[in-house]
Amino acid sequence: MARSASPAHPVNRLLASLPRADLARLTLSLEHVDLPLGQRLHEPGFAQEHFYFPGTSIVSLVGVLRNGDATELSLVGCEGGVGVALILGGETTLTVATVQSAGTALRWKATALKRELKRGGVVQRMLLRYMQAVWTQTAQSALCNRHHSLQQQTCKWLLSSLDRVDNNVLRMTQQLIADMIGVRREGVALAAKRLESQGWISYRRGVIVVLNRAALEAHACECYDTVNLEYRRLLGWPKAHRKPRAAALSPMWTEI
Amino acid sequence: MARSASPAHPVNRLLASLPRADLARLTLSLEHVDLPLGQRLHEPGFAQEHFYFPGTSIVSLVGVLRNGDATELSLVGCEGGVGVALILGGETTLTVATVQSAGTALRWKATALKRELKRGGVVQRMLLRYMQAVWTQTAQSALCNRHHSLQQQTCKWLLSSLDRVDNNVLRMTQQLIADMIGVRREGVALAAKRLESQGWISYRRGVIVVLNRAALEAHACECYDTVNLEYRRLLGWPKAHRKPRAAALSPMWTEI
DNA sequence: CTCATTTTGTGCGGCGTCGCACAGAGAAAC
DNA sequence: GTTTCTCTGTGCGACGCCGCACAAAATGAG
Repeated sequence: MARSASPAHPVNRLLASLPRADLARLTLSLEHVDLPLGQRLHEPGFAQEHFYFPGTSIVSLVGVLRNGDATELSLVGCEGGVGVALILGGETTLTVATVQSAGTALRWKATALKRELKRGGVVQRMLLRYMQAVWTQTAQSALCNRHHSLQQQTCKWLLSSLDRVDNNVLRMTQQLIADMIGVRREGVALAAKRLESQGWISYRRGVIVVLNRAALEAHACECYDTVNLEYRRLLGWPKAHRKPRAAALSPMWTEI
Repeated sequence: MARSASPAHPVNRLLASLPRADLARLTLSLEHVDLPLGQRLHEPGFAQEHFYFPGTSIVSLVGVLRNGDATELSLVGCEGGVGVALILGGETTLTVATVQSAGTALRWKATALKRELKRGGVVQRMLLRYMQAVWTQTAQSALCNRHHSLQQQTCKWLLSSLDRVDNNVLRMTQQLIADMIGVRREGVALAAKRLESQGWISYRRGVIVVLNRAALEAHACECYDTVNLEYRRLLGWPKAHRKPRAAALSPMWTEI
């Protein structure tokens, strides 16, 4: 688990995609933070103070109804950022951003972000295109919630989460997964049991090990693939969208 | 049905919210078009050439799965615009925009829009905040698809459509509604029957007349209200978000 | 007026998820 | 080791929506 020599170095792919000069300018106003599990980065009704670029952390963007029922709108790891309202200018949103897997992130003050947006250069372009990716993901959630089975959605969700960690182990309870997808825990338990009995995963009290990724992909709904393709198109990533493989992307990206 | 004297006059509320000077500049590159029922304003895979500001027309933004199953992401009338990809820079989206109720619109060339966005003034601000409104609506669709009954959704949908026409008559078949919401026609038929037997609406081969709006509101899911509130917050509308009242816009609203 | 077409009404079996209840199986605390 | 708590497995009735099939009604075309 050795960390990169320079802690402020962009493990985040949005940042990594920037030209050297722009990145250098941004870095001055970026602050390294550790995000503990369960922390809420923003909530409805409060102006968002920071934009976050996750490094090793994973953040879940969730929509919540008045009775507390919820559903996940977007899952954000090192490929994205958190703070939609700052990009679009609405100050706040109706969503809750919760840290779902503890880890690092780079934090950007709202004032600095706004200044940068006004420059109107490559950073603005990047943020806006990323915004479209988030919108696409949200739209796909709407489709998925309407048309796909819990079994398919569970596979999709495991894969999406897996893409954002550095090995094939996920640490999360069935209750957490159920809350994210917006279904009963028992439903997730059943789906997980089926996957385990097939040998695709092993499940043991909050620790999921994915044993057969290809099988999960075959049983996930198309949403997983669709969203990944659109991320690649919008953000110009290489083909290996799956997972940060060691040598593939650069030293910043290798070790977590 | 008297139309405003000048046909290019902004019945569209996004345009109407602009300062006089900015509106004047925009108007030079706006083109009046009539949108026939069923026309597709854009589709996945093709760069969006125009941004549309609906006047009397209503446009439905729909997400589509590979097998053709769909769900509505946003309903756009004179309070909004069509062409998300142009605002965010993605050239195209995975959605289909279909004219659901024929009427007028003002069309804006992509090149002119991009030029205007670069200016970075009040028009840019307006478009970005509107984008947040669309995102919010999409997110609420995801929640709604997960948690609310078809009965509630039907009420919500009728109300949303009603807000975008100038009387309390909707011209649309149950099949069309079902396709938009993403369910079976029979389901909509049942929901509509229930509403009719209560006396809230009258339904007759493609013509729905809303008789008791308050009752529909009471039986719609919270999504209707939530989205309206957020539109008002983001776009700074006055309290009467429901519908352009008589004196405000014209005499069209008074009689059924 | 008649015929063809579109739109709506209705019944039936099936499936997936819900809501609830409770038992068993780790893991942590003492 | 025993207790306590958290997490997972399972069963059961209910409900809502699906998919299909077909009849009835309204509309438009000839």
